[in-house]
Amino acid sequence: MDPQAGYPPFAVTVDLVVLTVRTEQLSVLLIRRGIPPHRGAWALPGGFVRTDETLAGAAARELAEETGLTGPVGHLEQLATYGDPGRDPRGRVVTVAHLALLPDLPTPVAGTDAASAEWQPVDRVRTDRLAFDHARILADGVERARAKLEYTPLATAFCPPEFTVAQLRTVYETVWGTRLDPRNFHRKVTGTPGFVVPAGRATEGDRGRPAQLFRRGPATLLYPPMLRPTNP
Amino acid sequence: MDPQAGYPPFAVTVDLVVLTVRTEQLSVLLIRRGIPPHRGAWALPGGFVRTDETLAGAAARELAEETGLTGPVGHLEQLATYGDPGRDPRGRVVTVAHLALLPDLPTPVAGTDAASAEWQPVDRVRTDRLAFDHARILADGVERARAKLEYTPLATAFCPPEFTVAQLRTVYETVWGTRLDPRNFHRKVTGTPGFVVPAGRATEGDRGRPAQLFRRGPATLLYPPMLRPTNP
DNA sequence: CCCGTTTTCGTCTAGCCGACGATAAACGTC
DNA sequence: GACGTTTATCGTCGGCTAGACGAAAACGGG
Repeated sequence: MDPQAGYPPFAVTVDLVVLTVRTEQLSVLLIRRGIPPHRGAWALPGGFVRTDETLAGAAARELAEETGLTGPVGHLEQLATYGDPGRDPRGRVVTVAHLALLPDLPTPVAGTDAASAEWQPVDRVRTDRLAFDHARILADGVERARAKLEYTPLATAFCPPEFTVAQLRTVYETVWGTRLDPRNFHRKVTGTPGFVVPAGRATEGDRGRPAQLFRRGPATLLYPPMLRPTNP
Repeated sequence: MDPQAGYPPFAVTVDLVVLTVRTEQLSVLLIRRGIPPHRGAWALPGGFVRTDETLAGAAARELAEETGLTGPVGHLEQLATYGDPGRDPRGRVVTVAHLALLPDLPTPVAGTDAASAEWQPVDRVRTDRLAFDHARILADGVERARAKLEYTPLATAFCPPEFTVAQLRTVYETVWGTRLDPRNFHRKVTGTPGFVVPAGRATEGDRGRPAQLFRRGPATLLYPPMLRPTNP
């Protein structure tokens, strides 16, 4: 793809909106940039796509580099692509943003880059100080996650392999910022076919009645959907 | 963005899935390629993104070139990005696919390119003969359109500025491939706040009782959504 | 053993959805 | 102009679901 052929050359990157639920807050993984441009500013993790790599492969590689995750844990999907001229002072850079949903990992975020990385609650991020157009990408990712909880079983991606209904409810409450009735939530979750399947075991040692453990079910779409409460 | 800097060079294109409802069928705009690669094969309209052009701008420009449309008619949104190595024999090409929904235009498709263009019903497209990975892009676009009719007022994008409830129902029936009860549909559409607003006038000259004309309402999301009937 | 906590199961009611009857308002034909 | 046809619009009815909430079950701690 020679520029002389009349096709303007672009650089292509992947950026990641990595979300998790920890300490009762929806949080995003941010890194502090160690090199220009925007040196010292917070930014979404990401990097350039290599020559013989798929976009999803590049996103998975970046995710593994930033979190140390190897296996197929959590969820990763393409979010949207951003390519306004001038969004990167280095030249014409198009970024394919991806959205990752992960359980609360005990693994500390060990960035292989020299830059430091940390979880920040999404409603406390200084969006006006994020590098590039990452504030918009973050907003789009959070909105996508909120919407997808309604009609897909993706809330389970925020949970460990085995989880209780209460843990799942906490995910919904945290991501949506609302309170849900435990009894109605329990009925909906266990009544939606394919959402969760019983693991057979139960919790022990916690306060209150032990809770049944579940695993993610085979469903890919929820019928009926989990609707967030309307405002009035 | 010099390749010597370590950033592999890409070409970036936009491809369009242009859908309309005509002759009771959901149809897509396809062009016959006049130049290699895939010369003579059917393909989605598209082209290279220029150096100082946004992605949405490039998509709008291509749409205007292929359909002759100038003003803000119909709907245009980003669909997804496809960039597998090897998807284009010319080199590493990443394409940002867009989805366009248009009313049935009396305007004949006057391609400014030398290639011929025509509307083809989506369920009669020979997907195995589509150029590049356009079969998958087309499938993704159709599925996105079908899903978005449920919870957004985007069905109005398939209609002229003023339309009847029956025309809107035909859109749903055509895109989903189902039959809907005219009475229940009428109740849902007129009962969903912001979906449609009366235009004050009515049709005349058609068979049967004249129908009230409506315009697209201000709503951007439908509460409650229009659910497609479940299979049983 | 009593109590607080949490899970899980039922109950009740308002509202929505699908099925369908009934009425309104045009047209074409005779 | 009466009449059948066609289409739009309004109502009604029964089942289902969601939200509000009571109650029982199953733990740990004093």
